[in-house]
Amino acid sequence: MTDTAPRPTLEAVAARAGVSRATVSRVVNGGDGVRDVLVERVRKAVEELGYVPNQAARSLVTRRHDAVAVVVAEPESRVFADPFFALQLRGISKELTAHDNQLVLLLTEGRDDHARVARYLAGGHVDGALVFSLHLDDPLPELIQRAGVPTVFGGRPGWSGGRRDVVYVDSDNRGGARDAVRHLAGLGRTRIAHLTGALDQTSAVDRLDGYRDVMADADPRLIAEADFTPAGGERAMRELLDRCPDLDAVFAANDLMASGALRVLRESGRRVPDDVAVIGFDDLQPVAEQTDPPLTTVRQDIEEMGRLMARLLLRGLDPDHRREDTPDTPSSVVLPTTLVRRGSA
Amino acid sequence: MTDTAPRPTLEAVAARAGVSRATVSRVVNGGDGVRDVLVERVRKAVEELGYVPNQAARSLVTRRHDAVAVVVAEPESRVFADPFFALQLRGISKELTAHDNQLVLLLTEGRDDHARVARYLAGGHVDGALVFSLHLDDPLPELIQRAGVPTVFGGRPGWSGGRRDVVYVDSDNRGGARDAVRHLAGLGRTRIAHLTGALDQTSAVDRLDGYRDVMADADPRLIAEADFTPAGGERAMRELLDRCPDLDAVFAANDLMASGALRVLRESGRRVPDDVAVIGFDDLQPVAEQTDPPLTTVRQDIEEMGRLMARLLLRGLDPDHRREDTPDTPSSVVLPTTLVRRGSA
DNA sequence: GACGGAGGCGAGAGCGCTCTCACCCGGCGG
DNA sequence: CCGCCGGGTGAGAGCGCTCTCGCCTCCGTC
Repeated sequence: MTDTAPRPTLEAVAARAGVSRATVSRVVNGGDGVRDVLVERVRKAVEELGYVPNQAARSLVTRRHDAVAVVVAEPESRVFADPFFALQLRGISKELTAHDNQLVLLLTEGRDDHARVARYLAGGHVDGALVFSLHLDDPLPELIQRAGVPTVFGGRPGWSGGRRDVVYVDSDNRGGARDAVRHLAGLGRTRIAHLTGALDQTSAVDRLDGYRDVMADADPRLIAEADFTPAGGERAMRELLDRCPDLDAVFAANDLMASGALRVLRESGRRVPDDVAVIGFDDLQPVAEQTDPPLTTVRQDIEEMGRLMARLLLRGLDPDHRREDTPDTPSSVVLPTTLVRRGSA
Repeated sequence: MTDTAPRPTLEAVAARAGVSRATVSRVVNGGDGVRDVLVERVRKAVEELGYVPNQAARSLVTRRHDAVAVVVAEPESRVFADPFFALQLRGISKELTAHDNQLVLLLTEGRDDHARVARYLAGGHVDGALVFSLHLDDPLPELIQRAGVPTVFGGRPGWSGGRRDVVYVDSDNRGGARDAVRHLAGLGRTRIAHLTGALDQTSAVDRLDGYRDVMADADPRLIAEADFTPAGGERAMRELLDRCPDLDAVFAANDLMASGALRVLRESGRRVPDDVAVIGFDDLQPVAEQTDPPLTTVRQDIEEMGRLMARLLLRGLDPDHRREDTPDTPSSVVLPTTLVRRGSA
């Protein structure tokens, strides 16, 4: 745990290169309008001294931080447990890094933390925020929106209905669900059940809506409410079998629940896909490929979602970027899903 | 994506409270040596104006950032896939938040990124770093160490052998492995096999060493090298069954591989734990509790490891903290593990 | 009642950078 | 030949904060 050595300043570089601070600054920030001879001399001095700009001093005058906050609400919930979030984070990180931005991670634990996060964001420590709003009743998104920080949401926030200024990136949950159910119907299945996710999350609601789009007149008992967890999937699957022993297909709102459902179906002596066809959602490799049989599922490009969130935010932040593309304010994006056929349906 | 409003400065607060900047600063930073009347007046002004200190300006003079970098090398690898890292991150986040520090997440993709990370850390943007060094041959830890940034490692770095100044937090991998194998031996098992993790990681090596401590004279064919993934566990388990069909126990270096091994054992017609007892490592709830039968495993408190890493780092950073506790420089910590008995052994 | 000390407060410098503006110089038109 | 324009450069102000230092007040002491 060594102490940091005194770092060279702009002044030092200027002295060494025999120019003024202003010129060094120009070179460091792109070098426009400086003669090539000087640019070279400054570059050399920077190199020799190992000069690294002091970000604090720079931020103080530019009011930019080249940093973006990623806010994840309630990591006790499923977010953190499944790889979904990790993948998204990775996409975000890649995009931010490509644009020399830092990623400040804010995890909240319970309601008390909301104020802290809101204060931090309002404090102008970062240029923007990427927010994962999980629950419909979560007050955090509203707080953040009010803090006046440019924000892009991951997944459609529950209350975004009326507001035009809310930017989010989401998968086409409804369309993906429709595809899945239609695929099952196409296989000749008629008693198609649905294991919902936690219905306080828009993704779960949207997938349920997609199911209903196709199964408008289905027996309501074919729908069992669960919570996106394997255990919840098992429990709900058991309920379904109790209520409707004659079901011949299951569409689970995510892969984890589908894996639980597979276990229960096997226990009950049913064969998959012969007796009951099963489809999941997400296409989490480690889960979907490991089940027995391998899971047919609705794939969403999670990493791309993250990348896109970051891209939208940065574009909104940087006036230069804005000029090229047409829309002044970026608008939300809904990414398509694709059905991945494996063994279970 | 609203633009940020102009924020009140210290000056403004001072004017409103009828005091000097210096006094406001004192109050904002604890309020020692200021009369209660004034403290109250300043607090009120801060409140009314919604004043939030400008961190950039503050850092510029204090040279502190109240920010810590968390460096994760190669997220393409298993790190990100399993909940292990997420839990650790959560522990870190909690501890940092409790001490008003921010978490800057740096993910590296491939070797080219190492230079970027090293530069960032050397640039003095953060007060310290928490580094997850996964692979024995990873040059990153060395680079970081050389950058002169106070650092705590997650898991024992491979090259730390000789160096005294390397601080890390790790589980007692070797001891935990010994406990597991002893437990199997205590059940009367004699042909105890081991599925290793990726042996370019110290945790895998240490667990293998623990196995060997107990099984010093075991048939070397009882050891199969794998990679911490479920698929790798399956493959290695099949090899083991080929080589030693008479094995009666398996110690897998983590739960994911153990779950793969369970599948293979079941396929082969063996009963667990009757024919073959199985023990994993980690105690990842979603995995260990969902297997059939539930997995006996070696538990490590992952979140606590994260919390501890952060605590060690902050303690090393803050001279005030150092005074209380005895050691001037914090030293590494190895956390104990506990055997969790479930159905598989 | 004069004096020393301590505690409370304000003035001002300065952290390292960016950015405006004025200056300098060479080349061009009048 | 003088003035003008424009690109290249440097001087200097100032971003919002902390922190040292000196002043001023009020107490206790001889």
